[in-house]
Amino acid sequence: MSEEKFYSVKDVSDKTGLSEHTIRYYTNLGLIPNLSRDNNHYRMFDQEALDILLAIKCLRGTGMSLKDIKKYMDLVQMGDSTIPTRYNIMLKQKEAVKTKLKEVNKQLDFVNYKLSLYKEKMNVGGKKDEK
Amino acid sequence: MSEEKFYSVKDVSDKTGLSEHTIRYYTNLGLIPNLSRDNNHYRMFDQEALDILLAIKCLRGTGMSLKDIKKYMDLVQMGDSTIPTRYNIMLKQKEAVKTKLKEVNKQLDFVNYKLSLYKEKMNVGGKKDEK
DNA sequence: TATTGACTTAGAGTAGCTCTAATGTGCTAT
DNA sequence: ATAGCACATTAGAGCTACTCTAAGTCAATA
Repeated sequence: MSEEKFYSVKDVSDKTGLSEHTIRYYTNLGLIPNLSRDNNHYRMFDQEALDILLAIKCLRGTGMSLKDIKKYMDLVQMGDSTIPTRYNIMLKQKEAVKTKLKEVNKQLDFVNYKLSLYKEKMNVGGKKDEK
Repeated sequence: MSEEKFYSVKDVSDKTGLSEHTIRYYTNLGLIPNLSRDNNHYRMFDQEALDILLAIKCLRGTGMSLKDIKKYMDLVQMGDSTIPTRYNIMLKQKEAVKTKLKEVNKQLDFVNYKLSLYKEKMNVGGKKDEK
């Protein structure tokens, strides 16, 4: 019987950084279990739903597909007996993130390399007019 | 008149890690300037084309759209006078990569947090049966 | 000669958004 | 009261960047 606070799509968009479109899209895919509606059929998000959306955002960022996220959320719904399975999923996901981290670092190197090349060329171009 | 080595789509796929489909897709978009064909109309990639594809792969990874990559490649084709413009593009891209790096690190934290939670719960579950 | 394995194209299919149109609700200000 | 505004709803179209399929060509090898 505790006071429960509810958030609108707009609120959730502001809090998560996901677009309103995306939030509706995710709920329509059934990614948020037991999502309730008010008498205008408006979506009502509680703190738990909000946390789930943040988790989804994170998992999406790691490259997990919405299909796999759905499967994962279904496991969550099934209770603690699925924890070992979820643990293994997360373990695999960790590898994906570590691979991604390496890639992004390589991209940073590339960009820095290009920047230094351009800088050099621009200085050479500038020098020509210097004297 | 130097010996020039050419690569097939398959070769390029092996060397870049891009799928053959994607390579054809990129060439059809005109992302590789002056791409030549042999008498069977097969694509012939030289070292320069290969380097361009690697650069595209990198820029894509940083989140640059194919449209913007095309623009960038067009600037490259226009010669050294476009270097300041390209420099600015790269500078902006560097910010994007740095943002991405932060995000990926946050994702790693999230995954690690989940893993530790699960580990804990599994140990508790195990302990119950321990004695 | 037939199979294999590379290549070609046009075009369909997919994921994950992203946006639009048409419509509804509830509050506030004139 | 009603007009405007900011929010909400849906179905469905549009977009990007692949990804795949079908139907066919070509060269070498068994």
